[in-house]
Amino acid sequence: MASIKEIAQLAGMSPSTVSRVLNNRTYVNPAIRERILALVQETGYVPNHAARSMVLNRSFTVGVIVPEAFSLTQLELFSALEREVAALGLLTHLFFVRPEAEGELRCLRRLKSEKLDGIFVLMELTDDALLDALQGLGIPVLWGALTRPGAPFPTFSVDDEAVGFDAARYLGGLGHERLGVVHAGAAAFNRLRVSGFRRAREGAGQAWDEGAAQDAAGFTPECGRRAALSLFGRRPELTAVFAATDELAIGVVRGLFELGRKVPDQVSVLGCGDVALGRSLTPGLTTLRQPVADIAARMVGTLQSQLGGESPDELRFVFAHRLVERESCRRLGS
Amino acid sequence: MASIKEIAQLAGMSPSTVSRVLNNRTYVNPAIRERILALVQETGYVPNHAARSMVLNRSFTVGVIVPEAFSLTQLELFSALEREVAALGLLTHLFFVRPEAEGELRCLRRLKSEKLDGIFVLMELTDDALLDALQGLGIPVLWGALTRPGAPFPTFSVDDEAVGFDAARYLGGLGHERLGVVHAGAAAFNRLRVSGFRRAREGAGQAWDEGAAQDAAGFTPECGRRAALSLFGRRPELTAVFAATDELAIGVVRGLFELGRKVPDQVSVLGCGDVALGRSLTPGLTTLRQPVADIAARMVGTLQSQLGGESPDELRFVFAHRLVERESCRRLGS
DNA sequence: TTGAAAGCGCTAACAA
DNA sequence: TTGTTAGCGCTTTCAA
Repeated sequence: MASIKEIAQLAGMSPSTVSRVLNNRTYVNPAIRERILALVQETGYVPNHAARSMVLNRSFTVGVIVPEAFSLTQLELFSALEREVAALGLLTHLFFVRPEAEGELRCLRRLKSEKLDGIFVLMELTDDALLDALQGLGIPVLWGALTRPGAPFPTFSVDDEAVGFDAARYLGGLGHERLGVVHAGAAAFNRLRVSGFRRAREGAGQAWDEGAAQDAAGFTPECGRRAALSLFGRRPELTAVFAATDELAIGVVRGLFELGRKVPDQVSVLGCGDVALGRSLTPGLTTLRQPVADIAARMVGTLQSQLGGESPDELRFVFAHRLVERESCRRLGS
Repeated sequence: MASIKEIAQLAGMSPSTVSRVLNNRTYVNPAIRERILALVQETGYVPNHAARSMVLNRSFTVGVIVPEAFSLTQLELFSALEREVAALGLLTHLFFVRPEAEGELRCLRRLKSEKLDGIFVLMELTDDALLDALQGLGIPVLWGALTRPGAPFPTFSVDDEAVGFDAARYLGGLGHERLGVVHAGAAAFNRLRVSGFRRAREGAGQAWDEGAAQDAAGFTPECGRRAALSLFGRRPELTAVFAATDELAIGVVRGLFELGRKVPDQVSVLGCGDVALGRSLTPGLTTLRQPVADIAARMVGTLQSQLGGESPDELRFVFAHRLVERESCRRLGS
């Protein structure tokens, strides 16, 4: 692989001049600039990233922290982020957090070894040491979608409590009174969705039935399927279910199918997130939409201004959710 | 961020010694080794990746080339690869190829700027210049799943022609005679699946009907949905469809639903790939399984031996596919 | 068993 | 407008 020195030699100039050309610095003779550019083209020379990174003390890449078990929502968010970040001329680097005990710390080590320009966190982090360390890095850290309240970084998400609230209201408005919830355990966004759901129920004069809430202990459709089996084994009278994520909802529909319950004829299922896949399912998934593209655009915009030296004026970016009606929910009795 | 110098200073030793400790070199006083290790622990020091990368002339990371529009199969393959690669102590770096004209070349530039240890290609590359350049890099390049015949690198995939053949045989064995195929256009793996399918049909004495093959012009479920609409608009008499990928199959099921045709009661749909999601759908997707985990394990194993200086004894790693029967296909008339 | 010194490829002062 | 020089953080001879 050619180095800047060789290009310089070929051009009969010094490496500095080549560097100036490559970085669009002023004070270069136009003719020489052309010559060097041609040489670069010809040889296929590409500057060594590590070397630039070292001298500039930055890597022109932003880290993205995700759990090893990637959800569709996280994938969509990542895709959108990647595209936006690329448009800024930056690279993206995925850091997977494995579920093992030291997973988060391990991730931190890798994080620290790069001179990242910024970090997007797309999951809930539980280790406070990591949080502190992230803060200590002195680079922008932005938290997307699955937010933990009280996070010491700007967060970008829908109002999860309101989402849950609206879910219950929507199902109630359809005439359903016996509602279940399938959620994925302890994650904050998840708990908020459930508590909003509960608030709406209680506000509507319905006593909260703890047995109508099922912890799926995970985010995969398979978890949702098992959750539906347990839930309906315990509460066969339910006519509608809110699943805290679309993937869970997919599994719930499946579980119901295995139980011989038709969706939406006998049971309505409401998802959350609005992953692209939802519209291609049968029945199409009715869901509360999380505007992933908007979230990504805002995150990258904020990163950019932070990179430009500004500190963000907001710490909580809350995006509007909205109902997307497809076919998995139906008015009771219709 | 602490540097190796500061650790050395704290330990009262030279940077060389610290480096030796960090890299498990011999000839270090055990007591001093302990002291340095403690210091590293304490300060949270992590070596600068760029600096190591520069001096060692390698980045300890393997590049993974994927299309910007990531399919579920590609995602599953990537996940498996990432896990295996991490176990080797290497990092993984995604390179997205955008569909734009210069997408592949742009990707190449980024590739060359890193000193990658190896490259996994998870998509079909069309630009010969890229292929040549990849070869010229002098590092292992391994091609996974979506293979182009004649690729100058080791490839890892199922026998796509045989997959298509078995698809037709399976559907024929179920009593279906009026078969359709939905495929995703020009990609080689895709064409092979179709031609195997065709061969089986013709072998069974059925004339090939070009109108029963529908190009979905893409890999998303939405493409599959539209393809189903066109296909059944033209050939309403079809009783079974083979979709060249599971995602296409999902869309086909959806399209059929929109047309009022029940799957599998009226039309059978056979997918290909066996993505995890398939089992959670309603109906569960019957599909030809591609052993993604095995493929990933083999790819990483081969990379490892190439890194160890061996050159691979095989160039075509062909994995066994197998039928996974779920609920989307049914015997005709039953 | 340890340290000094050189150098990886690049950029940025500074001098010319 | 260009070249010289120093140095980013690390590893690795080579010498002690």
